[in-house]
Amino acid sequence: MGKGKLRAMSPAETEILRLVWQLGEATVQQIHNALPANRNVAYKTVQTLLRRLEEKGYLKHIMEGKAHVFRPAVKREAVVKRTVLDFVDRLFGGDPRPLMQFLAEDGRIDAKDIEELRKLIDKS
Amino acid sequence: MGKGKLRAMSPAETEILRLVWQLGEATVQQIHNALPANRNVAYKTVQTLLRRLEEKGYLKHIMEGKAHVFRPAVKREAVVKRTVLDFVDRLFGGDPRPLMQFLAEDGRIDAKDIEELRKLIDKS
DNA sequence: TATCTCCTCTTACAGATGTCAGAGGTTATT
DNA sequence: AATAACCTCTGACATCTGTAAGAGGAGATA
Repeated sequence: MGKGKLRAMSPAETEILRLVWQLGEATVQQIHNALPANRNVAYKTVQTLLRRLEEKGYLKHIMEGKAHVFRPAVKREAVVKRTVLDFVDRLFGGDPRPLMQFLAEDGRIDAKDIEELRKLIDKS
Repeated sequence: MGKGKLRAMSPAETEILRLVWQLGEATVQQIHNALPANRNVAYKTVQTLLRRLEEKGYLKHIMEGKAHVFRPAVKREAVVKRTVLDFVDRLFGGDPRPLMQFLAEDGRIDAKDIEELRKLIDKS
């Protein structure tokens, strides 16, 4: 079924794709506005990144009025999975525990988050 | 104190750096051998990646016999921190919970791991 | 000593990335 | 109608990346 070997996204592209997921669908403008304030990048740049994401197969677009509206073309779950596993492989040799550990030690996740996780796991 | 704005490592470089951390110190040969079997890459390529990591400031080397022995030049903790946070920012907008959730749902971490995490957090 | 065997040092090179700019169309304003 | 405001479509371009090859030195071996 076309397991769809998409070319990997670059870091800059990843951020843009995340915003499309978050907004559901979006124009160049909307993505440009949605970028974190510290991220200073031109409209044209966003346009290029969206185009490349489409070339790579992550997005598709329709014309709406005079602007393109971009939407995801592949399931977020699948992309996240591939991306996270690749990341964990490279930085931790495939073992996710040092990652979790870092997040916990650095105060990125707290007891409540852990509780949620436990529930999630118990469910299976 | 030179907070050391190192240029980011590329994915391929990241994997190599991880192996240096893992081995403590290593020659090109050792890294080459330590690479996962599925990762098929020439000795020369490993050499290039190690050199680039050194140029970027992540490694230093000494001559031992006729070969270079590479060692980390910056603290692993610091590099991991920067790398993980950047990753979480780009893919999840800074919220690490979807990441943990993915790892749990995908069976990458189990109840025991969660327990460890809880202990880790309780300690603080 | 001639030749392998390892290594380093230098160089290559196509394709990916990050960042845009210019040309030119369409709609809203003067 | 002329102008401004938005957009897309193409093209640029310096770097960075992934992946190595070639030249040449030093120690081991035939």
